[in-house]
Amino acid sequence: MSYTNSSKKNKVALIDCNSFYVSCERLFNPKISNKPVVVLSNNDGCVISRSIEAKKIGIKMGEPYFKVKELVKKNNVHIFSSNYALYGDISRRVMKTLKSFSDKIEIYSIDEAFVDLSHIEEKKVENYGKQIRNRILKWTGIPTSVGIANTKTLSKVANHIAKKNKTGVIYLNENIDSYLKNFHISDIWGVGKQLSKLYIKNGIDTAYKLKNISNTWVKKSTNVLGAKTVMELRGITCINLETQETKRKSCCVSRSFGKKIQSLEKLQESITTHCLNAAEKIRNDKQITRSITIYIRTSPFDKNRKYYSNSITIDLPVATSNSLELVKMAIKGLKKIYKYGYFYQKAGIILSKLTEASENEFNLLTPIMENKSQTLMKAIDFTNAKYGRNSISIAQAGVNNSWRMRKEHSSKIDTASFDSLPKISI
DNA sequence: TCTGGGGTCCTAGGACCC
DNA sequence: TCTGGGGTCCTAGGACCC
Repeated sequence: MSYTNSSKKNKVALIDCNSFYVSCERLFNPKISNKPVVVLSNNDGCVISRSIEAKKIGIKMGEPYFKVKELVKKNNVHIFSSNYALYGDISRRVMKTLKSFSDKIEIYSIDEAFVDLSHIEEKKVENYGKQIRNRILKWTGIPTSVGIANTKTLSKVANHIAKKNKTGVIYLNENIDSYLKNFHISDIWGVGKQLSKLYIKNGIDTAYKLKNISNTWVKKSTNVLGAKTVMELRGITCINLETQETKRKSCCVSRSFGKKIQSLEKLQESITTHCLNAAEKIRNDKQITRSITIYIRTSPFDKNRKYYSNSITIDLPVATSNSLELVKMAIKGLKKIYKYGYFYQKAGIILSKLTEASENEFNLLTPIMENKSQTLMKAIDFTNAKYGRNSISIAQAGVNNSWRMRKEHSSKIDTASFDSLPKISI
């Protein structure tokens, strides 16, 4: 255990993009800048991003789209299907801008990052936060909120408060308790549905009360993560800044179907497609997998039909990233769990036990054939990168699939394509 | 008619070993 | 005839995150 012998206080900022997906759509569509806007999840299923105006109307996060359709119509809410290629691209620009401030940065999600500000003088911290916010807005057009505090958990709290603040920036340094007294237990980072229930049952309904709970009680009633959260609320760092970018340990691809399907053939097509995409992803990261899981399920919401859900995990004899091999195993697994007579709603695959490709490159057990197929994979990846995903596929993936997801409100913006850039007439 | 998708970490409990 | 106990490793499932 290391002990930092420094009088300097830890300071960590959490920069969070406001209504990120909505903000991305607004970049290319200034007309909707003050209008209620909503972005839907894949398959146009749920609401996953809302503008302030949409929140005010009463559209809730995560709500199924069909339930708010009336509200949407009545209030002229602008609807978008999600466009992850666009959001990923804008995200990279935001993170790049952040890196112009510091290398000590942890990219936490597509729209959030922690930045270490321990080196900034106490009285200059808040102003520094404002500079960050202004530069991101100026360079990318994306509005953010900046919360700064002693620990990551407290900076999450600060960010929450900053979202409602005029300046969008807050340094949580003084009167912390007065803020924590008004901070609901379920809004704390790391406290989800189950923990909230447990805490509230025991009379702990604010961050302040949780902060002052006894160590023994937390350890007994929850787990190490629960205990860490409590310590962090007290200003004691337990969750470190992860500045090293690490490779993923598992990779899943799954989709709900636009239309429920019954046949094994259709399931095979979707599983094959997911497999090809997952394999391409791990090849991109120079990784190989030793285990593949296949799962299928019917809709858990359909009360009129019997529910069926099953999965199977297959360990591979030799780690690989070869699409053809993975597809072969996946289909084999699918056939074992498929049952006739159900209306399937979703299928997916998970590649796990991922390792570096180089570790296995000279494995003597690998047949010479592997080299040949590696060349093939490279050719496929190159073509798909150039002409778009699934330009080259295999016959088993099917064409014109009726099960493909709905995407009826796409803005069709592609930041890599000139055609989708806004047009100016003079 | 229509309810997302992709991750990580922790833990309990089983298998196995000596 | 007697049938322990402690340690490690692995995995499935759950909780959490955005």
